[in-house]
Amino acid sequence: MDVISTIKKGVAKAMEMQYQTQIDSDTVMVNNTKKEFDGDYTVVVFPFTKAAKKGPEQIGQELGQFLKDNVAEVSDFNVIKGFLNLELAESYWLQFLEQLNDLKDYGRGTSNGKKVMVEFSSPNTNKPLHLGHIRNILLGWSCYKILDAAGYEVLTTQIVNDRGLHICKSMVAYQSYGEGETPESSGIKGDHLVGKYYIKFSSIEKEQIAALKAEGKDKEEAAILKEAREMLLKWEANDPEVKALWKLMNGWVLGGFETTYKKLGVSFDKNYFESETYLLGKEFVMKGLDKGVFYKKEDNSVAVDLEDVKLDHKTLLRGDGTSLYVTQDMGTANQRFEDYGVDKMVYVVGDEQIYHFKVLFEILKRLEQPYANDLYHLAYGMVDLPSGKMKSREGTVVDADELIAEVINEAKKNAEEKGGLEDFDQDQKNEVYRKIGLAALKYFILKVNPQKRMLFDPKESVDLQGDTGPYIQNAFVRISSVVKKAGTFNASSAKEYKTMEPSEKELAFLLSEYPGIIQTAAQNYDPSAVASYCFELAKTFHRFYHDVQIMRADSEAAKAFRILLAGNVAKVLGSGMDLLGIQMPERM
RNA sequence: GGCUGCGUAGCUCAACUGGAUAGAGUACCUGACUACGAAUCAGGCGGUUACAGGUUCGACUCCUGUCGCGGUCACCA
Repeated sequence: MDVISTIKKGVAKAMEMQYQTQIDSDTVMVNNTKKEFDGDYTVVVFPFTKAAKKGPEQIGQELGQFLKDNVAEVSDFNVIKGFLNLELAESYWLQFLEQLNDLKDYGRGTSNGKKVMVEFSSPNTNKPLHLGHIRNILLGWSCYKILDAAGYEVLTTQIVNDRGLHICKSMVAYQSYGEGETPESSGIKGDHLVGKYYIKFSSIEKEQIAALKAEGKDKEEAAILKEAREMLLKWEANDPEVKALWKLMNGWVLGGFETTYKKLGVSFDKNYFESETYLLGKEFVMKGLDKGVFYKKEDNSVAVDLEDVKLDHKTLLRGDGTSLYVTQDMGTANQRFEDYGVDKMVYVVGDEQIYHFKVLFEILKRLEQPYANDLYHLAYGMVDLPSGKMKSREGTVVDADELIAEVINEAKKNAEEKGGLEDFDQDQKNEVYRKIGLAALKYFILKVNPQKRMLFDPKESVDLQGDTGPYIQNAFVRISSVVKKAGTFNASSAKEYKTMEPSEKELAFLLSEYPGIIQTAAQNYDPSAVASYCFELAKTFHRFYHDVQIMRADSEAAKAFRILLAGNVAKVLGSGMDLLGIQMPERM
């Protein structure tokens, strides 16, 4: 049992013994004591004033005394304005740190036997990935890592949007202007090559629309757009020529995506392709009709009435029997359940689709699907640039591959200026630059609460100082360096260390919080909680490092204790950053 | 317009889900390397938490209203 629950139970017991009042120990408020006060944990006593019929100050004193006398871990207390600050015994912290030395997977929750699928990225196969995808991908990956650490069995997936009019657009342009160009012949990465023709399509369409407007005609009349529409019809009719071109170009794009995913260090356990799943879900419509959950309109289309939950009416099947976005999502959700038997699904999708997912989840609930009560839409805010909103049509998108190359290059520039890696060969150096650059980028994005819209300043994203990924890496590297230099030492003498410095106790306290951080991050699907924790731990370590001597400590006991403590900090930093998909270098 | 989300230091973000004097980073100013890594540390400057009410021992957090900025309201995905 952790200390916090011990304290809560202690308080409940004290209330019973001293005031004859029954309270649920879960309702007791226990916070971390603020820095400016003495103590480790703080019990808020205001809520007890009514039951105890005494003032907060007096209750605090009486509760504190009881806890001090009856709870072994509590060594002292003080009461300030109705806040009972508890100090834990030195021996408690020393013991905690000692058992930490042998724990390998510290922080990981025990398996809860539940299987969850996390969907993220889910790109269109007509253009390369951009900054928006990067936020999505990093969030999805980190969520997977966090849920995994919290005790779930996790599967990652993406649904590749590889069919539809927008896909035909780049195909049409390529057919007319491609001249047989391939990624190999042009040296252009597959997704970028296809993207090039998507842009080509847009510019031609624009010209044609301008011409049509001059003649006073509708923009839907643009010849190239008509071509794309025809191609879509052929695609759906399984025209062999169109299918072959589609296969070829899709292959290029997917190959390009794979390269980018690899650079980011993410992978998927399962890919779903919309070209294969877009017909799924129709059976659901029949099921819903049978159950009376859906209704049929006069024109033969099928809809659902969600007005009672303020979601309006939603059409699920067109009059001609073809399906829609929601219908497809119903089908794929069920497919996942049939493929893997998942208990829970998380969708990492932008917040502009909040309404869509509310509708989807509501429908699945009404159809009484077994997984329907454990669906979560991790809605994240858009990424803004200092210049404003990203718009692919206006060419203000930040390309994923370019961005990755840029952050790594920036890390390289800084590292070369700083020096210190002269004994590394070029490959080793590049590996370090890669880790630093990616840490800067990933941390910059993940430290922001997902729900919030965020501003991406390219300049700040490559910063290496302050609240950044490299700052945390630096703490880790410092520890590696010290531990290495320390060589062999008598680890068992650490047990003789009795009086901790304030910064040592702070570190112990932070380390003890790690398992709880993982659990709340998992509950809230919030990597930023892990990010700020890592920063706090790194910062406290840097201060500790500055304040106390490790290798030249006063005693052998102090030296051993500090080396072990530093090692545990490194262990947790490495583990925490791994939850963000960030790797630690040994040197930097 | 209906529904919905957001508004915290010059800038980028926190605040343990209602708890103490609202904290970090950055920018700007100052100090600390011939001893374990200065990508570091210490100090200073910076706030009527958009505004106005309300709920209570206590509100950035909950309720009401106002202003400002997004998103969304398809038989598109």
